[in-house]
Amino acid sequence: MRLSSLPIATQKEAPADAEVISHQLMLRAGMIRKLAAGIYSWLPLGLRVVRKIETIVREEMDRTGALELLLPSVQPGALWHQSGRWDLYGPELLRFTDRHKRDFCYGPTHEEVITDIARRELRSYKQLPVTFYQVQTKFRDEIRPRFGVMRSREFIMKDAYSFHIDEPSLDQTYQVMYDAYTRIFERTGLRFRAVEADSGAIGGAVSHEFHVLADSGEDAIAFADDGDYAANVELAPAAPPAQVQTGSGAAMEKVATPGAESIAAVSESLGLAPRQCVKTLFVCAADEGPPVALVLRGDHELNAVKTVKLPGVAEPLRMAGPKQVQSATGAAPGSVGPVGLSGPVYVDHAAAALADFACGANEDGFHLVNVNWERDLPRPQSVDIRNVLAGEPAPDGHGTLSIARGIEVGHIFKLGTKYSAALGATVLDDSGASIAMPMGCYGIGVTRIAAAAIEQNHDSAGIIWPQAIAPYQIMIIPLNQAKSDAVREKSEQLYARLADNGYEVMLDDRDVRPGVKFADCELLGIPVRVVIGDRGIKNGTLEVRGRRDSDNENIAPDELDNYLERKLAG
RNA sequence: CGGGGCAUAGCGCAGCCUGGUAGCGCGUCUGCUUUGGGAGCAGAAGGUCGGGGGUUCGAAUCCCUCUGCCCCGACCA
Repeated sequence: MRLSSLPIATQKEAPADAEVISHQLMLRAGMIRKLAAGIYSWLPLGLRVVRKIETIVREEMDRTGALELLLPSVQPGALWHQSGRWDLYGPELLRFTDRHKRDFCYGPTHEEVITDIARRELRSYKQLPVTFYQVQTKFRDEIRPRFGVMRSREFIMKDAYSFHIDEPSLDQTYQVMYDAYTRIFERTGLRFRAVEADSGAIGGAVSHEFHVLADSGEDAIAFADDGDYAANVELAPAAPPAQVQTGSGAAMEKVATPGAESIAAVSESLGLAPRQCVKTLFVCAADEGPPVALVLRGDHELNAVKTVKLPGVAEPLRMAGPKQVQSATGAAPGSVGPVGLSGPVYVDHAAAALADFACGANEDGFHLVNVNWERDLPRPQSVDIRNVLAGEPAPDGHGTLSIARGIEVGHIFKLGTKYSAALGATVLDDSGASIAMPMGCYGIGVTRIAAAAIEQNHDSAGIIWPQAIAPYQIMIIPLNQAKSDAVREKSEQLYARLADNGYEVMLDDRDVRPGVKFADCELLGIPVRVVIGDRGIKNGTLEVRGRRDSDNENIAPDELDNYLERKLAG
């Protein structure tokens, strides 16, 4: 590709509303343009990256024997009524009606459609197991699209669905997909981690997420450095403390703590470590009853996914309003505690293991100190409702947990028979019995991977593409080509030769100053750049540099192929 | 959806408070010079100041309203 024929200009400044680095760089590099909130056009360079990712995904899916198909993006509401999700999915489902006033939606996912295919086509256990996949544009009407293409409303996703005669077969395919996903992300050249995950709204029991590791990731993942354990923090169980504290015998006492309404302020005002304080949060009850109290150690964070599974807690999880807290405790949220509460109370294991702790007195401006379970208030049932922290032992007993940020780019589920039962997707087994097929569901966010790759791989000059998904592999930069025939000829020759040899190569034949070419080459993140100048021609050398290198290398022209092979390896 | 904010040239912004000529940087176009890290000089194009309504002799500026967008929270590949 000749840069002189690419009409998309790079930009020095990113639009003010681009918040994360991948969004800024994708805009500046001319990969994408915004059409509406959460809806983006893919320009030539961006599309090439998307296609590279899709190709890797397709090759690895095909290798497992999965069959590609293409399902409609527009789906009839009737199908969603059958699965029950028309009412359950919520406003994220983009709904509309056609001219006959029939309900339709733009597919956010394709369980219904694929299950409809399955119930029509699959009759016998002899056809199983089978896995179908597609690469399709999806639409989810996110409440708040942001971060460019990373959390857009319209996006490209690879989704696969497997059908089985029994659970062991599902287990087997699940593992095959797990391995395929591992190969896919290895091939992209990104640092990633597979973790155990909550299966959320899609349903089902077992699931794993694949995360691209990046500090800007929206998810926290916990993993053992020196073991195999890895899970989304949402899911990772926090073990009860090994030891329970014993009290000093000091009597419970009410202390004035004017203005201290946060753990930090209370701990400061009382001269107690946050871990010796207790915080009490109130969430809405499932049955419109009094709010549910949740008691946590001061230095711990509430885990919403764990909490919402507790009996009596409203789903989705909602914090109780100040008025509800006031009527449940007689105090404002900053001064509440578990002592003397009449409503439902859950206490985290760690908080339950404390003795002589501090908590709100349920009287504005006062806290209690030297509080002890059993003596000062009944010892309630203790549960796991907090996020694990780095440094804690892994739940499987092997190693110590670290916490890292991740961007979720893949998610695999065992769905079970949720959809096949609802939609009547059954086959006959070898005894002639009708069986609702257990299903698996496996997604990869194709467009999100492009953004995640940038979040993980960039520097102050721009993008640093892993070579496997770079839009082009090599940039040839001729210097002073307007004046130097030698430079022009050498560049053209090299461009033709590398292209003939199967490389994806760009030639910056624009009549601009060298600094502009260097800067654009770095912004675009092309893995290898080759500079052609009179200096090198005179010395009989080629100047090469990898995008991550800090210095140029001068090599003999006939070493170039070796150099490229090495630089662009796997 | 709740809370906060923004909307002026392709991009980044000033002007608004205190009403009267629409401006700066980058980018774009022309010419000359320059050519190893986002060049210099000279010139030029480009705006219904988000839409509608109102107040006023006069509105980018004040008021009302609509729309779009962004940020903070609960959801997801």
